[in-house]
Amino acid sequence: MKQYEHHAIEEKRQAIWERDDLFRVTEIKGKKKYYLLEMFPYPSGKIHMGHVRNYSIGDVIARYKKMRGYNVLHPMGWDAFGMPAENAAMERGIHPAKWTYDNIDYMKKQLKRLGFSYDWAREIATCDVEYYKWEQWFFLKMFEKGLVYRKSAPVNYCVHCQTVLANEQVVDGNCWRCNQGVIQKELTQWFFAITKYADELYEYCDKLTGWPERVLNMQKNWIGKSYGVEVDFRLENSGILTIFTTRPDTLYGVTFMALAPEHPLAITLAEGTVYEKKVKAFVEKAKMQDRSFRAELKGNKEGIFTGRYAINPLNRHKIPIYIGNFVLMEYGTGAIMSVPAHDQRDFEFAKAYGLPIIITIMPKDRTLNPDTLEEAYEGDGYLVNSGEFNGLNNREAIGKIIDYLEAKGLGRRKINFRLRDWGISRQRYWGAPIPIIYCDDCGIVPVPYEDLPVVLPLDLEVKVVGRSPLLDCEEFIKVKCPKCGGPAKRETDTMDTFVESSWYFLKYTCPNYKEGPLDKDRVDYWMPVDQYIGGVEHAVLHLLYSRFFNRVLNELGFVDVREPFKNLLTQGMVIKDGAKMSKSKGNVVDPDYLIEKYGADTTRLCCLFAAPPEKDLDWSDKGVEGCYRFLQRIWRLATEKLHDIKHLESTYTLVDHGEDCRLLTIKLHKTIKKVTEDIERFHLNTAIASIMELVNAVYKFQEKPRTNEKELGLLKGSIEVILKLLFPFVPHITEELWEILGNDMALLRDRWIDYYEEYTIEDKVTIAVQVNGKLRDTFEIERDEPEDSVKEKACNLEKVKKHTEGKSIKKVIVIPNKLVNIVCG
RNA sequence: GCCGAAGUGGCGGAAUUGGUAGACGCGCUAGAUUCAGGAUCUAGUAGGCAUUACGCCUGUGUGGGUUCGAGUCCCGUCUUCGGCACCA
Repeated sequence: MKQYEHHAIEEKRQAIWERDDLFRVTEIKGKKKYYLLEMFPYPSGKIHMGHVRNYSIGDVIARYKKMRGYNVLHPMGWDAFGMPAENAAMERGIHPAKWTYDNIDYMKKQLKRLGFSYDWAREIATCDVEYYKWEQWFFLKMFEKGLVYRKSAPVNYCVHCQTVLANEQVVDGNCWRCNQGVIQKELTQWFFAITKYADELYEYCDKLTGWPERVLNMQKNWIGKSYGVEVDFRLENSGILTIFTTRPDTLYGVTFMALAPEHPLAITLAEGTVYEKKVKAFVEKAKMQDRSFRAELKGNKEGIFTGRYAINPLNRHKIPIYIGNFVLMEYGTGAIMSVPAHDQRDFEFAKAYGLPIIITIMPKDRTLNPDTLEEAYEGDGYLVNSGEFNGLNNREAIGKIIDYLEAKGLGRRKINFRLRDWGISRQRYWGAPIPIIYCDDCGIVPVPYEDLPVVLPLDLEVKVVGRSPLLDCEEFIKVKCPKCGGPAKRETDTMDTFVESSWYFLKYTCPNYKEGPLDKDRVDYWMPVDQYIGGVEHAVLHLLYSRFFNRVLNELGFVDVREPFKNLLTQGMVIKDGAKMSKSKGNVVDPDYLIEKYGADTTRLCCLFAAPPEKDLDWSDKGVEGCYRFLQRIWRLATEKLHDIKHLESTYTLVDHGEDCRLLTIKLHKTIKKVTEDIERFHLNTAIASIMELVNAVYKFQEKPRTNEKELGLLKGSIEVILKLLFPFVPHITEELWEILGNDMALLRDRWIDYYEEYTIEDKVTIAVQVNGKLRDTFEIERDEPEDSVKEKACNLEKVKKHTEGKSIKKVIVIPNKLVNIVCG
């Protein structure tokens, strides 16, 4: 008997798939479609186990859905612009383009060796000018619509990467890519107006029922919607100071105001007072501190009195105005009212600066004393010291006070978001050029559509660390102003690579379309993505940007759906020895090594069996051995009795030919049912486990010497069922064995196997018998035996009697075909 | 601090609606086969007490509760992980 030779088999099957162009997919009107998408990789060199896991999960679903009769779009491409290409260029003297395309070649080979069913005819590389020119086109459209704008603002800047980062790309004050410190820098940058969609992006979270709660929570958290009111405080002399608060119920307890150092009034207020000099110095100092530094100050807030006062609109109290380094200019109005009695942060500031504390909310169960208060009371209660609102429950008071303010013209309802606009300028070379020209006379001039693409010159050398060679490329920079024809300069910043990944899923539907950015018919045939699979690390990055971008393209008329991803599965990380795989920790498992030693099928199987997809997978070398053993077991099972069964007709329904045939038939149908249901709900590990159980049962069945053709036909049928069920997981070995058994390949690939409900029901069932909830015995009955006789049988069991002896039976609970519980005492 | 997820054998993990906890795999133990190793096959494997047989007790982080019955539902609590964090 031939051994299981994974190398030969996998090469052979892959060659056949390629020859027959098996994964090619076209739009077939009237056929139900299924768009399965896995997050495309950055071509960093080699694929890692995280990719293998992600794409193995995807391939199971893709192949399964195809077998269920769907027209399945399953594409793959490359997120090909980005920093590492420049770093590699610097380190090794290779051009970023060459480095990138070499990596793509290598990684594509790896993905093919793993046998994933991608339609490679739809492959996209985002650094391809045919791709990014349409991105530039979208940029221009967005510019026209006012969704792109340029402003000078304090931005996150990674000194190491020498570029600006979006808020989403700063993780714990560090750069998401190099993990080094991020500073604040005032720069003029391009922004996408994602905040225009903040409310919709937030509210639609509740409609994304196919997304994990976790991701939706993270997005909601990030967008940060809060309901409140803007209140106008008249300044003592003249002018108005507007603040935002979510707690108007504490308005009577305001004892000071605080402005952000960047607030326009910060310096002007103090002018002419004795505090002027000190205030100026304070503001200067605070402006120097970057965001992360200020965040660390927490319990150590600093502020300074401006010498001016505002008037509380409700009780006319004179309120001193401070400048506080803890007040954020970007949120609300950059100014706050402070209520030390009911806000811990205000409380600490008041204590430090000797400011009064006024209680306005009294809890029901105790009395607060402002002189002995040790921390702010942030709970609920009834209003005191609050004029006509005294006695009201504070939650009710919120609405009443807002109504009052609005009626008197002192304030208005307001919703604020924490989300900021998306800064997309990157001072880098390896990215899509921003299609903008600066003219001394005409100002900012968008590149005319007919002049697109703005091609990234490839004949440049990355010489100096962190300096984009575009800055030194005269041919690129020097340009005639499209408006006046005079001398002008090109924008040298490129776009954030997250812009590319915000619409690649649309381009997959029509990658070769040339007449415009997207072919709407094909986009609408495939969209939305039915199932998206990827890592949770993109929860507030790519997944938020894409939702924004898809909305913009929806409004531009390129796609009918508003939300791009209907269902989302976030797979867990692959870890080893308790840590994420990384070179520095030396716990990396190389997919190439696994494919070489055990084969693609084993590698895939192992990723799918060791843990459910959404959980972290703890890699175990022993686990691979186990999976390899399992496949060898399948191989032996199918080939050992080959001569006895090959010529026979197979069956998987043999219920009237002896007990063990009947039992095996039932096992077969139960397993088909279980595997089908498990794949549908992504319990891939338990799907595999139940196939393993079936394999064990078939082994037992074939151990007995058999000559009867019906029985051998059932053996053959059982093996075929196993191959069918396993095909989406391990396509190579199953196809090979299918062929060895002499079958038509289409029968394996083209249709999933159906089970018969009547064969999933066993006619004998085991009843568990409990006494007072404790299991005492089990016994077998015919399915659906009358309750009374089951009850009687249960009560008369020896082991049961032992526990009921001398006690009175109070109640007997019967759960049909399952359990009897005898309650006695 | 706020939001969220998760705690089950030596390990990875099972247990759709409350109904026999520990499926499947790894590891381990014993036996068969083998010159030996490996591979394969068979049996066993939650812990404890018994081992004369049948057993008996305890067990899903922890303390309560609901229920005939709780890993599953409710309340409290501890731990771990993830996200946000001076957001007014």
